[in-house]
Amino acid sequence: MKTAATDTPAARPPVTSVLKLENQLCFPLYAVSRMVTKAYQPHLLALDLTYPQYLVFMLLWEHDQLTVKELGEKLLLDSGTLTPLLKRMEQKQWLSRRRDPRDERSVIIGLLPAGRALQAKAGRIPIDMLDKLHMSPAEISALRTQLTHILTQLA
Amino acid sequence: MKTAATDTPAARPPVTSVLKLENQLCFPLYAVSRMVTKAYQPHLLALDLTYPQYLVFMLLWEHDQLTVKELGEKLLLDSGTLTPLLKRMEQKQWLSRRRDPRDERSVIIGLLPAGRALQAKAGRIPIDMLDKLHMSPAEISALRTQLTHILTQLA
DNA sequence: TAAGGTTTAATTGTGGACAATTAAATCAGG
DNA sequence: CCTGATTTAATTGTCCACAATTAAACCTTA
Repeated sequence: MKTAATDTPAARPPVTSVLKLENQLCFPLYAVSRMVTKAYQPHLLALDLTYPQYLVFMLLWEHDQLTVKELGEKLLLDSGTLTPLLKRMEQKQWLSRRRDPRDERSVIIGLLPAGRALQAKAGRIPIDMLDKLHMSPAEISALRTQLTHILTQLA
Repeated sequence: MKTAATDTPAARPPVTSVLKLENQLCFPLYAVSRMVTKAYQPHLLALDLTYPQYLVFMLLWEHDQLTVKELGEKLLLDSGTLTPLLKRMEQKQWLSRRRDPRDERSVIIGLLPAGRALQAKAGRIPIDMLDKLHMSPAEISALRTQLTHILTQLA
């Protein structure tokens, strides 16, 4: 009994159950992603950051200099998303945007002091977020592994 | 000197590593969700549907009539997202929007014939998507369970 | 070196997401 | 009944996300 048909067990059960929201993997993925982003909100708001901007910062805190292309490859985002986002971050003096003199097609994003300064303030965010999840490090690690695996299948 | 230390292993490892993209759970969640949505694209495009519209349809195919509030509760979306989305779906004659005569504050969304007709065409989508994931039903079920659990922690 | 193809960002247009506000309808207490 | 609080959608404004197009710079190769 895979469909739980209440009245006509043989009629259309396979088709219907497979098209039920509760039987999808995609919906919890979509919903959890949005809810997790929302859970970051209060922490990020205190730093005047949005969630995708926070992701950009995590890369810049580590690498200091990256091209738009490199950011896009690591975040799986294209220039249509990144260009306006990076311009907003530039306006806040968090980073610089300049063409690579050796290849004028590339735009190099560089971390500025104000952007570097946010790193210390952001240090508590991942810790506070882990609290909200009520999951053990092992569970989190396992989930990340599964998701990363899916990513390699799709990306 | 709290920032650098490529040479002093004990200095700031906790802070930095915790702020690395690769150590986050949130990023794979965010990226996988977008990639899965993108994987639906070719299938949905054939039906002239977007992914959130497809989610709305899965609920309407099951329930036939739902208020905006009920849709929002089930999809975890607010009226700022749903109202314009539902208006676009109304324009395509997929559904109707009318006030509840017994409570004029509520808007009842009703499935129309053209919307019902899409159900049959959508039947293959979940099956085709499962193929793309290269995961066993058990793995998928386990992952859905974990995600649903996180959802209850956050929502 | 000139022509054609490739790479890289930027731009444009559409469609979500969501916070905050507005406005109408309903409800509860007096 | 009347008043004030609550519920519900709609609206507004900002910020992603992404497909498709454009344009400039670079590269290849004949």
